[in-house]
Amino acid sequence: MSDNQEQLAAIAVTLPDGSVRSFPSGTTGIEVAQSIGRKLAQDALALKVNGKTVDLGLPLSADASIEIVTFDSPEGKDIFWHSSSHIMAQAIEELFPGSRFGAGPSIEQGFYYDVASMHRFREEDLRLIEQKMLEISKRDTKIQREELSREAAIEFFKTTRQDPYKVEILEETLKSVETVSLYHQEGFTDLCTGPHIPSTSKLKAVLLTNISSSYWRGDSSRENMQRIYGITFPSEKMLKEHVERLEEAKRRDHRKLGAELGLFMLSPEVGSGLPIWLPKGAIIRNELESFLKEEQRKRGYLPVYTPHIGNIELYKRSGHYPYYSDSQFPPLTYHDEEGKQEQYLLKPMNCPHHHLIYSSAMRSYRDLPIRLTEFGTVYRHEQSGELNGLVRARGFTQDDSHIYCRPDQLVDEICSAIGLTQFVFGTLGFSDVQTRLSMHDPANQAKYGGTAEVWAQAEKDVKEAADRMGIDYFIGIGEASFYGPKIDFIVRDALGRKWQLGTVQVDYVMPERFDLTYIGSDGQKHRPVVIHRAPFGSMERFIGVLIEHTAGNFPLWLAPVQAVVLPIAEDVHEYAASVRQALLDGGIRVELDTRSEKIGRKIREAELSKVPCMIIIGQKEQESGEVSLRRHRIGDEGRFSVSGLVEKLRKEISEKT
RNA sequence: GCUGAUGUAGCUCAGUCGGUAGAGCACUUCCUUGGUAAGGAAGAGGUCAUCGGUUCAAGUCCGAUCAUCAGCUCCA
Repeated sequence: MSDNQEQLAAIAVTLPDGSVRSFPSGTTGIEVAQSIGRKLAQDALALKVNGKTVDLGLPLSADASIEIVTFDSPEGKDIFWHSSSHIMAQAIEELFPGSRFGAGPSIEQGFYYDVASMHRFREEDLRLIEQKMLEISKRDTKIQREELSREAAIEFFKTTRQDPYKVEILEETLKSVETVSLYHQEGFTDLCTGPHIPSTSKLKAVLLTNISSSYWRGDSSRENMQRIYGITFPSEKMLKEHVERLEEAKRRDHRKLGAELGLFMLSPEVGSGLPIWLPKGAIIRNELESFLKEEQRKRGYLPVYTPHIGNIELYKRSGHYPYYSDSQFPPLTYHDEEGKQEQYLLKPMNCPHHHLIYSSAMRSYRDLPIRLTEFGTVYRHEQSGELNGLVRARGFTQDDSHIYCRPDQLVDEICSAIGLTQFVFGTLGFSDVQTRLSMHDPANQAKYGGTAEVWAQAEKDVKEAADRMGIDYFIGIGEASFYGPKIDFIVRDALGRKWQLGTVQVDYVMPERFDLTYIGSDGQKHRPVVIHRAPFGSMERFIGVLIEHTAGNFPLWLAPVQAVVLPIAEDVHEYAASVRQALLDGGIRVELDTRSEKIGRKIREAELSKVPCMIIIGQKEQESGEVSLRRHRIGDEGRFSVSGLVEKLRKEISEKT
């Protein structure tokens, strides 16, 4: 086809608003954007043609529905940050010649690039690299795509670029691909499917955040690389907003708030990863435990208690010991007078104890389901670098239950466990919850117990229950536990990191290992199925995430101090004390502030300590026998009679709003 | 566990070239008795994470350990 013919042919381009425009064939994305508006052309980063993102410079040769991709969309951010990682690599190459590049993707909040370099990167280097990136942006370098055969690309990276990492990707990951694409920007070239932003000049603001190490291809037996993280924006203002968001997240950090509000502490004298609940934190935990106990009582759960340690044989039998011996505290070894040795494990999970309770009596099919429940404290020796306040600890308490049921009851029981978890999350205001069906990885059979048939059945049951409950889930291959698939409820913390809280797990393996049985209607022995479930997951982790979620502004029913009585002057102290007593009698956690400070000061301090209700008392209140209520973060709510206030607060507490 | 960073008063942080430790807030006492986010004054508060080394002299330089932070890896 000659150029001339191309010019003559017209194509119909459908825009997102449904309008159709005609363009000569060969029109590029940027030209379409320019025809719509100057601002859009300026913001345009890439083009989406029939749902597929492509470079802005790609000529359109057929009718298509298109969309101009800008930074506002998730695809736009992805492309922008991916391109930024290339620009960072170019900057690093210019500053530190000889550096080689591994993987450099965009991530949820920015990008990183894994670098192999003789130079050991330091904090100061990041500032230099940032400057260089902005300099490259000012050069307004065009980013150009080139397609070529895999062989030619291998040759290019072997000779011109001398980059063994890209060669390895081409020879292994891409071995069945014939044509690959390269992106050139001045002297720097990267292997990449793209698309990319048209020019380095789109990048206006850059912040390189940290340096860490990674393994080439995520394999701990391969070489270490230096991973540099960063984030970039098409304007300075957006970077500023991003930094402000980070600072806000820092203020919400449960480790910071936990110390400020006196909720919990960690001490090297006790041991790292072993949180200690302070009185105020213990109130929150206690309220949550009481709440769940009550819900479970309504749902037919039977509370039990089991010891904190167990004979190691128990865990060998369950299979936990061989599967997870590296993440357990070493066994306690005990020798009796005759030299006989016994070993005990700090319990890493509660299930084996519960299974023994099940099998301590003969069970009839009429008895099932049996739902044993316990707030069971477990100890796991997590790697030191993993520890993180309450959300990743070495000693923590699971709201653990094991439901023993007949196969015909299983899906119903999974559904009701999901229902309970949803109720708990709903009550605590977690709306942004992701649900993952955690399935096994068939390629890694050694990681799991049980037969293929059992796994197929269990995964089918889990999926059926999730579908019946109308859950919007995604599948996580390889995320199952060794004994069965799970439904995991995942919530983000203030910094956007994801944590698994609630979980519902199906288990056909333990009933075999512990030879659990019930007598069926046919008079024969049958195998029950076990469901492991924990709506909170771990009290520590849940409360850690809850602190960040609420920024320490707990709902009234959970607040460690629900109200503080603030007398304005000494002449009303006596009345204030009687108000405090009335609130105490009403079951409200209340304090009285009789310091000789001005009311403004008392209010400020109550606000900062996030007490939900301030009860302000002066002459006027004393004369009328009333109180003034001021709400945390809201302000004055007017006067109430003492009994009316108690009533109001009690109602709010019982409704858990 | 790995890579990097950090560790000074209860908290947030200064501390220059190595020369006997500083601020604000909080705390204690006194004055002040007030109306919805900081009244005033004075005082007390430190084995500079721990251990070792270099030096006439170490918060400061070097090493180890512990803890914390970010990420990696792992995660019942």
